[in-house]
Amino acid sequence: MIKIKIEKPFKLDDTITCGQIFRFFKREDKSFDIILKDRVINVYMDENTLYVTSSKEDNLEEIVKDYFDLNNDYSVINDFLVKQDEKLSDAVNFSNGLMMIRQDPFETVISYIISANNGVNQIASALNNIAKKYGKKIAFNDKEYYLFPSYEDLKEITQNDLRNCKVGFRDKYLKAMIDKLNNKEIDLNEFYDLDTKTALDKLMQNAGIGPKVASCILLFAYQKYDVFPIDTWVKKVMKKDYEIEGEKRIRDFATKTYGKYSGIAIQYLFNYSRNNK
DNA sequence: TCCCAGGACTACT
DNA sequence: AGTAGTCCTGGG
Repeated sequence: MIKIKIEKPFKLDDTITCGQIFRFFKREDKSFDIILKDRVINVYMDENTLYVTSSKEDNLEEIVKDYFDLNNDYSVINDFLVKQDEKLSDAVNFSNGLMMIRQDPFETVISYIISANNGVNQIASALNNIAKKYGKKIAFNDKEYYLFPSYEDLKEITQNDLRNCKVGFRDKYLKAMIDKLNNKEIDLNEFYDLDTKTALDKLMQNAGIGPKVASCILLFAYQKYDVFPIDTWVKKVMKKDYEIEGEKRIRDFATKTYGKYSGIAIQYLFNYSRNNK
Protein backbone atom coordinates (compact mmCIF):
# COMPACT_ATOMS: atom_id res chain seq x y z
CA MET A 1 0.00 0.00 0.00
CA ILE A 2 1.26 3.43 -0.90
CA LYS A 3 -0.21 6.77 0.06
CA ILE A 4 -0.08 9.67 -2.35
CA LYS A 5 -0.59 13.16 -1.00
CA ILE A 6 -2.96 15.06 -3.26
CA GLU A 7 -2.10 18.76 -3.38
CA LYS A 8 -4.56 19.92 -6.02
CA PRO A 9 -8.27 19.23 -6.61
CA PHE A 10 -8.85 15.60 -7.56
CA LYS A 11 -12.19 13.84 -7.87
CA LEU A 12 -11.26 10.18 -8.01
CA ASP A 13 -14.71 8.65 -8.41
CA ASP A 14 -15.89 11.03 -11.12
CA THR A 15 -12.61 10.68 -12.98
CA ILE A 16 -13.02 6.91 -13.08
CA THR A 17 -16.74 6.73 -13.81
CA CYS A 18 -17.32 9.64 -16.19
CA GLY A 19 -16.92 7.50 -19.28
CA GLN A 20 -13.25 7.74 -20.14
CA ILE A 21 -12.41 4.15 -19.23
CA PHE A 22 -14.39 0.94 -19.40
CA ARG A 23 -12.43 -1.65 -17.45
CA PHE A 24 -12.88 -0.71 -13.82
CA PHE A 25 -14.75 -2.43 -11.02
CA LYS A 26 -16.20 -0.90 -7.89
CA ARG A 27 -15.85 -2.88 -4.70
CA GLU A 28 -18.30 -2.93 -1.83
CA ASP A 29 -15.96 -0.74 0.22
CA LYS A 30 -16.32 1.93 -2.51
CA SER A 31 -12.76 1.52 -3.70
CA PHE A 32 -12.04 0.80 -7.37
CA ASP A 33 -10.06 -1.93 -9.05
CA ILE A 34 -8.63 -0.72 -12.35
CA ILE A 35 -6.75 -2.71 -14.93
CA LEU A 36 -3.85 -0.47 -15.80
CA LYS A 37 -1.64 -1.81 -18.56
CA ASP A 38 0.57 -4.46 -16.90
CA ARG A 39 -1.10 -4.51 -13.49
CA VAL A 40 -4.29 -4.27 -11.50
CA ILE A 41 -4.52 -1.44 -8.99
CA ASN A 42 -6.98 -0.69 -6.24
CA VAL A 43 -7.54 2.98 -5.45
CA TYR A 44 -9.38 4.74 -2.69
CA MET A 45 -9.40 8.39 -1.75
CA ASP A 46 -9.91 9.96 1.62
CA GLU A 47 -9.63 13.72 2.04
CA ASN A 48 -6.26 14.58 0.53
CA THR A 49 -4.76 11.14 0.40
CA LEU A 50 -4.93 8.59 -2.37
CA TYR A 51 -4.42 5.01 -1.18
CA VAL A 52 -3.15 2.58 -3.77
CA THR A 53 -2.47 -1.13 -3.73
CA SER A 54 -1.32 -3.01 -6.79
CA SER A 55 -0.58 -6.45 -8.14
CA LYS A 56 2.79 -5.02 -9.09
CA GLU A 57 4.60 -2.49 -6.94
CA ASP A 58 7.40 -1.14 -9.12
CA ASN A 59 7.18 2.57 -9.95
CA LEU A 60 3.66 2.50 -8.57
CA GLU A 61 3.43 6.10 -7.41
CA GLU A 62 4.89 7.40 -10.63
CA ILE A 63 2.59 5.27 -12.76
CA VAL A 64 -0.54 6.18 -10.85
CA LYS A 65 0.26 9.90 -10.90
CA ASP A 66 0.89 9.74 -14.60
CA TYR A 67 -2.27 7.73 -15.28
CA PHE A 68 -4.54 10.17 -13.46
CA ASP A 69 -2.54 13.14 -14.78
CA LEU A 70 -1.88 14.35 -11.24
CA ASN A 71 1.24 16.22 -12.27
CA ASN A 72 -0.80 18.69 -14.29
CA ASP A 73 -2.42 21.87 -13.04
CA TYR A 74 -5.96 22.19 -14.38
CA SER A 75 -6.67 25.59 -12.80
CA VAL A 76 -5.27 27.34 -15.86
CA ILE A 77 -7.55 25.29 -18.11
CA ASN A 78 -10.57 25.89 -15.91
CA ASP A 79 -9.99 29.63 -15.75
CA PHE A 80 -9.64 29.75 -19.50
CA LEU A 81 -12.89 27.86 -20.10
CA VAL A 82 -14.94 30.00 -17.73
CA LYS A 83 -13.49 33.14 -19.24
CA GLN A 84 -14.49 31.94 -22.70
CA ASP A 85 -17.97 30.77 -21.73
CA GLU A 86 -19.62 32.03 -18.57
CA LYS A 87 -22.42 29.48 -19.03
CA LEU A 88 -19.88 26.74 -18.47
CA SER A 89 -18.91 27.95 -15.00
CA ASP A 90 -21.31 25.70 -13.06
CA ALA A 91 -20.05 22.66 -14.92
CA VAL A 92 -16.43 23.70 -14.44
CA ASN A 93 -16.85 24.34 -10.73
CA PHE A 94 -18.71 21.10 -10.23
CA SER A 95 -16.10 19.13 -12.16
CA ASN A 96 -13.09 20.79 -10.57
CA GLY A 97 -10.77 17.85 -9.97
CA LEU A 98 -11.94 15.76 -12.89
CA MET A 99 -8.78 14.61 -14.62
CA MET A 100 -8.11 13.37 -18.13
CA ILE A 101 -6.86 9.82 -17.74
CA ARG A 102 -3.80 9.02 -19.83
CA GLN A 103 -4.71 5.73 -21.44
CA ASP A 104 -2.88 3.09 -23.42
CA PRO A 105 -3.23 3.81 -27.17
CA PHE A 106 -3.94 0.26 -28.35
CA GLU A 107 -6.62 -0.46 -25.79
CA THR A 108 -8.14 2.96 -26.49
CA VAL A 109 -8.26 2.33 -30.24
CA ILE A 110 -9.96 -1.02 -29.74
CA SER A 111 -12.33 0.34 -27.11
CA TYR A 112 -13.60 3.21 -29.20
CA ILE A 113 -13.96 1.21 -32.40
CA ILE A 114 -16.23 -1.02 -30.35
CA SER A 115 -18.05 2.01 -28.99
CA ALA A 116 -19.66 2.87 -32.33
CA ASN A 117 -23.45 2.63 -32.03
CA ASN A 118 -23.06 0.70 -28.81
CA GLY A 119 -23.92 0.98 -25.14
CA VAL A 120 -21.42 1.40 -22.31
CA ASN A 121 -22.21 -1.95 -20.71
CA GLN A 122 -21.78 -3.80 -23.97
CA ILE A 123 -18.53 -2.04 -24.72
CA ALA A 124 -17.15 -3.05 -21.33
CA SER A 125 -18.46 -6.57 -21.77
CA ALA A 126 -16.79 -7.01 -25.17
CA LEU A 127 -13.48 -5.64 -23.88
CA ASN A 128 -13.59 -7.97 -20.91
CA ASN A 129 -14.38 -10.91 -23.19
CA ILE A 130 -11.32 -10.13 -25.29
CA ALA A 131 -9.13 -9.76 -22.21
CA LYS A 132 -10.39 -12.96 -20.63
CA LYS A 133 -9.64 -14.95 -23.75
CA TYR A 134 -6.34 -13.40 -24.82
CA GLY A 135 -4.95 -11.48 -21.84
CA LYS A 136 -2.81 -12.55 -18.92
CA LYS A 137 -4.66 -13.56 -15.80
CA ILE A 138 -3.89 -11.59 -12.65
CA ALA A 139 -5.01 -12.70 -9.22
CA PHE A 140 -5.61 -9.62 -7.13
CA ASN A 141 -6.89 -9.77 -3.58
CA ASP A 142 -9.91 -12.06 -3.74
CA LYS A 143 -10.57 -11.58 -7.43
CA GLU A 144 -9.25 -12.51 -10.85
CA TYR A 145 -8.66 -10.05 -13.64
CA TYR A 146 -7.21 -10.17 -17.12
CA LEU A 147 -4.79 -7.66 -18.59
CA PHE A 148 -5.76 -6.23 -21.94
CA PRO A 149 -3.78 -8.08 -24.62
CA SER A 150 -1.29 -6.33 -26.91
CA TYR A 151 -1.76 -6.44 -30.66
CA GLU A 152 1.06 -8.97 -30.79
CA ASP A 153 -0.99 -11.17 -28.45
CA LEU A 154 -3.86 -10.90 -30.93
CA LYS A 155 -1.79 -11.61 -34.02
CA GLU A 156 -3.57 -14.88 -34.80
CA ILE A 157 -7.07 -13.76 -33.88
CA THR A 158 -9.73 -14.16 -36.56
CA GLN A 159 -12.73 -12.04 -37.39
CA ASN A 160 -14.91 -14.81 -36.06
CA ASP A 161 -12.97 -15.00 -32.80
CA LEU A 162 -13.73 -11.33 -32.35
CA ARG A 163 -17.37 -11.86 -33.19
CA ASN A 164 -17.47 -14.47 -30.45
CA CYS A 165 -16.31 -11.80 -28.03
CA LYS A 166 -19.54 -9.95 -28.85
CA VAL A 167 -18.09 -7.02 -30.75
CA GLY A 168 -20.78 -7.38 -33.40
CA PHE A 169 -20.38 -5.88 -36.86
CA ARG A 170 -17.19 -4.12 -35.71
CA ASP A 171 -15.30 -7.42 -35.94
CA LYS A 172 -13.90 -6.65 -39.40
CA TYR A 173 -12.74 -3.18 -38.33
CA LEU A 174 -10.89 -4.59 -35.34
CA LYS A 175 -9.33 -7.39 -37.36
CA ALA A 176 -8.07 -4.94 -40.00
CA MET A 177 -6.61 -2.66 -37.34
CA ILE A 178 -4.85 -5.49 -35.52
CA ASP A 179 -3.38 -6.72 -38.81
CA LYS A 180 -2.11 -3.28 -39.75
CA LEU A 181 -0.42 -2.91 -36.38
CA ASN A 182 1.27 -6.28 -36.62
CA ASN A 183 2.36 -5.54 -40.20
CA LYS A 184 3.80 -2.21 -39.03
CA GLU A 185 1.56 -0.31 -41.41
CA ILE A 186 0.51 1.77 -38.43
CA ASP A 187 2.70 2.91 -35.55
CA LEU A 188 0.59 4.06 -32.62
CA ASN A 189 3.53 5.96 -31.11
CA GLU A 190 3.54 8.26 -34.10
CA PHE A 191 0.33 10.00 -33.09
CA TYR A 192 1.82 11.66 -30.02
CA ASP A 193 3.83 14.02 -32.20
CA LEU A 194 1.31 14.73 -34.95
CA ASP A 195 -0.80 17.84 -34.93
CA THR A 196 -4.45 17.18 -34.26
CA LYS A 197 -5.79 17.58 -37.78
CA THR A 198 -3.17 15.32 -39.30
CA ALA A 199 -3.73 12.74 -36.57
CA LEU A 200 -7.52 12.84 -37.06
CA ASP A 201 -7.18 12.37 -40.83
CA LYS A 202 -4.73 9.53 -40.39
CA LEU A 203 -6.90 7.71 -37.86
CA MET A 204 -10.01 8.12 -40.01
CA GLN A 205 -8.30 6.38 -42.92
CA ASN A 206 -9.04 3.19 -41.03
CA ALA A 207 -12.39 1.47 -41.39
CA GLY A 208 -14.57 1.82 -38.33
CA ILE A 209 -12.94 5.06 -37.22
CA GLY A 210 -15.00 8.16 -37.97
CA PRO A 211 -14.84 11.66 -36.47
CA LYS A 212 -16.22 10.74 -33.06
CA VAL A 213 -14.11 7.64 -32.53
CA ALA A 214 -10.95 9.36 -33.78
CA SER A 215 -11.57 12.31 -31.46
CA CYS A 216 -11.98 10.04 -28.45
CA ILE A 217 -8.77 8.21 -29.26
CA LEU A 218 -6.81 11.46 -29.53
CA LEU A 219 -8.38 12.85 -26.39
CA PHE A 220 -7.94 9.85 -24.12
CA ALA A 221 -4.74 8.26 -25.40
CA TYR A 222 -2.80 11.19 -26.81
CA GLN A 223 -3.86 14.17 -24.69
CA LYS A 224 -5.01 16.19 -27.70
CA TYR A 225 -7.45 18.39 -25.81
CA ASP A 226 -8.49 20.44 -28.82
CA VAL A 227 -10.65 17.67 -30.29
CA PHE A 228 -14.39 17.78 -29.85
CA PRO A 229 -16.05 14.36 -29.90
CA ILE A 230 -19.63 14.95 -30.99
CA ASP A 231 -22.00 12.19 -30.01
CA THR A 232 -25.76 12.05 -29.61
CA TRP A 233 -25.47 13.34 -26.07
CA VAL A 234 -23.44 16.42 -27.07
CA LYS A 235 -25.95 17.18 -29.81
CA LYS A 236 -28.76 17.17 -27.26
CA VAL A 237 -26.92 19.48 -24.86
CA MET A 238 -25.91 21.87 -27.62
CA LYS A 239 -29.48 22.09 -28.84
CA LYS A 240 -30.99 22.47 -25.40
CA ASP A 241 -28.53 24.81 -23.70
CA TYR A 242 -26.98 26.65 -26.64
CA GLU A 243 -29.60 26.34 -29.37
CA ILE A 244 -27.00 25.10 -31.83
CA GLU A 245 -27.75 22.26 -34.22
CA GLY A 246 -25.73 20.35 -36.82
CA GLU A 247 -22.27 18.87 -36.46
CA LYS A 248 -20.52 21.61 -38.37
CA ARG A 249 -22.17 24.42 -36.40
CA ILE A 250 -21.41 22.64 -33.13
CA ARG A 251 -17.79 22.11 -34.11
CA ASP A 252 -17.37 25.72 -35.19
CA PHE A 253 -18.84 26.94 -31.92
CA ALA A 254 -16.64 24.63 -29.84
CA THR A 255 -13.48 25.51 -31.70
CA LYS A 256 -14.17 29.23 -31.45
CA THR A 257 -15.24 29.12 -27.80
CA TYR A 258 -13.23 26.39 -26.14
CA GLY A 259 -10.28 26.24 -28.52
CA LYS A 260 -7.41 24.06 -27.38
CA TYR A 261 -9.44 22.76 -24.43
CA SER A 262 -12.60 21.75 -26.31
CA GLY A 263 -12.32 18.11 -25.30
CA ILE A 264 -12.05 18.97 -21.62
CA ALA A 265 -15.07 21.27 -21.87
CA ILE A 266 -17.09 18.30 -23.09
CA GLN A 267 -15.93 16.15 -20.20
CA TYR A 268 -16.95 18.81 -17.70
CA LEU A 269 -20.35 19.27 -19.35
CA PHE A 270 -21.00 15.55 -19.40
CA ASN A 271 -19.86 15.00 -15.84
CA TYR A 272 -21.97 17.88 -14.59
CA SER A 273 -25.02 16.79 -16.50
CA ARG A 274 -24.95 13.13 -15.51
CA ASN A 275 -24.69 14.05 -11.82
CA ASN A 276 -27.42 16.68 -11.90
CA LYS A 277 -30.24 15.24 -13.91
C1' DT B 1 -42.23 -7.24 -31.01
C1' DC B 2 -40.02 -3.18 -31.57
C1' DC B 3 -36.62 0.15 -30.33
C1' DC B 4 -32.47 1.98 -29.35
C1' DA B 5 -27.49 2.85 -27.28
C1' DG B 6 -21.75 7.62 -26.49
C1' DG B 7 -21.31 5.99 -35.16
C1' DA B 8 -19.66 4.62 -39.48
C1' DC B 9 -20.24 2.73 -43.96
C1' DT B 10 -22.53 2.26 -48.20
C1' DA B 11 -25.29 3.63 -51.75
C1' DC B 12 -27.70 6.55 -53.48
C1' DT B 13 -28.91 11.68 -55.40
C1' DA C 1 -21.61 17.46 -50.53
C1' DG C 2 -25.34 15.72 -48.15
C1' DT C 3 -28.38 12.05 -46.42
C1' DA C 4 -31.45 7.62 -45.62
C1' DG C 5 -30.85 2.69 -44.65
C1' DT C 6 -28.25 -0.83 -42.52
C1' DC C 7 -25.44 -2.98 -39.10
C1' DC C 8 -24.30 -7.08 -33.96
C1' DT C 9 -26.08 -7.24 -29.44
C1' DG C 10 -28.72 -7.16 -25.15
C1' DG C 11 -31.97 -4.91 -22.28
C1' DG C 12 -36.33 -2.39 -21.65
